[in-house]
Amino acid sequence: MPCGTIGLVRDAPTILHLDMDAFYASVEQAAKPSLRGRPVIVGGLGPRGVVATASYEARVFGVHSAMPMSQARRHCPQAAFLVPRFEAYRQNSELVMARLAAFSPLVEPLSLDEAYVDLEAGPTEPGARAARAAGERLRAEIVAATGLSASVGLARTKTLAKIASERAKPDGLLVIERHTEREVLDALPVRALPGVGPATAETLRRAGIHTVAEAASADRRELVRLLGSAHGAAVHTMALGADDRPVVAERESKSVSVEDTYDEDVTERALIALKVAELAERCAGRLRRAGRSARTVSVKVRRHDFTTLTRSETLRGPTDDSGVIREAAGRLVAAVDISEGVRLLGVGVSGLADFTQEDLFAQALAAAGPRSSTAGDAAPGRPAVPEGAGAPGARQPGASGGTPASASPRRWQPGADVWHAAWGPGWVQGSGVGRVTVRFETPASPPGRVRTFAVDDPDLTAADPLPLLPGPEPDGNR
DNA sequence: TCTGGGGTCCTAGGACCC
DNA sequence: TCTGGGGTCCTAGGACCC
Repeated sequence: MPCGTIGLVRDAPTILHLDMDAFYASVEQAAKPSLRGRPVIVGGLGPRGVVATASYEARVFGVHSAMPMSQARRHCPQAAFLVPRFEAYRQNSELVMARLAAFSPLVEPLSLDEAYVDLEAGPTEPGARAARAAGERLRAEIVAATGLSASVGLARTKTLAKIASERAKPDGLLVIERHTEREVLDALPVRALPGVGPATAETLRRAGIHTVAEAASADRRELVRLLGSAHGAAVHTMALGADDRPVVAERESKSVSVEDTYDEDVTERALIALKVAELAERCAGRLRRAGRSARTVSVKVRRHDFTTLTRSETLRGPTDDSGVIREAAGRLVAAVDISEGVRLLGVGVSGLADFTQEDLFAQALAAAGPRSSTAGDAAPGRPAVPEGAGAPGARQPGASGGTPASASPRRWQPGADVWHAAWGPGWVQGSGVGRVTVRFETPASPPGRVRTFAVDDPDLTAADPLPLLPGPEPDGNR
């Protein structure tokens, strides 16, 4: 999707980019009163984990997204380290997206915490003043619905709207009007353009291009020569502020994939085959729950030295059958040299078809043997196990979100929601040596007290996340 | 104790077809 | 039979984003 050439760009700053501030960490602070105002770091807590989101209090210490967790712990040992609770993030994301929908039918979500909105497709009056007012109202509505802060950028193009929200952070709003676009763009490093990462920036640097101003005045053919036709043209168009990509709602997903990094490299062939089969089950389950089928099966292998390779195979027709996907994945991995061990395995599917078509191949396989088990195939929208919590008693089929290397039955992960028969709702603060420490507090309570239990205390169970604000009945709308 | 997990898009080469 | 070209599909890898 190239940015297109010059022209066709609107006159008023009516493309809105919304970006929630430190989203995961902010949800945690809102859910856990004792963490408000304190550094909070959300991410993988195993030996190979990385930071997903750091609160602003933690960023002061140099902690940022994608940093290895070991490094984050050195920078900010006093932080609260929590596993992600995706169910809670999804719930709050839905509340946010529902607010956006009131401003325009044209909403393009980019992730749980980010979206473009085309105000021109909605009821907002034309012009910059009305756009700014709409942006401020949106921010207020999001606070009212979730208690969370968001930053908003408004401009004539997607690129500029995203740059604006970035500069507005945290908890701000910035409108880039037409007559200030050049001034804003020119001063930025090329790295500030979305799509320009470390590799592109380095290529441009070697060509003497450091700023957006320099990229804008560069010869387009030169950028194409350096970066390839699509990327070179896109960078030039963005630098000119002439990006005319429309806001597009309802994009169908094009692939589904599942992968696990193991706490320690896996070397045993048979064990690797087992892990691949398990990943294939999870992948197929997600595919079926999405009501899709797929024609291409891929595997991903990251070896001990971090070299990563992929292998893929296209079937004659689309399938959503666990057995078919599992066997294709098994074949593909079997053909890879893994003699020195793997740190990551993944299974993915692409070439998605909308409906499950007749799948004679799967039917033949089913006739020959039982259809694959439905392990990992929980009811739609209702995971068998809440993320972050080892469900007491319940055997986790895929250890989703957990540390796949360890098969311990009951792990209380820091941050997970729990319920105690006598003390009520709380969250796991830590656990070890047969004990688990729980802080009993809720979004609406004052900071709570801590109590310690045996890890197998029958009164303690995993729980679902609580809403951050008392809202309408959970089942009331829709 | 360096480097997650889920995605998107692009490129390039070879096969195959016209 | 001097070597030309274009499309599409498939595979592998890479950059980038949150």
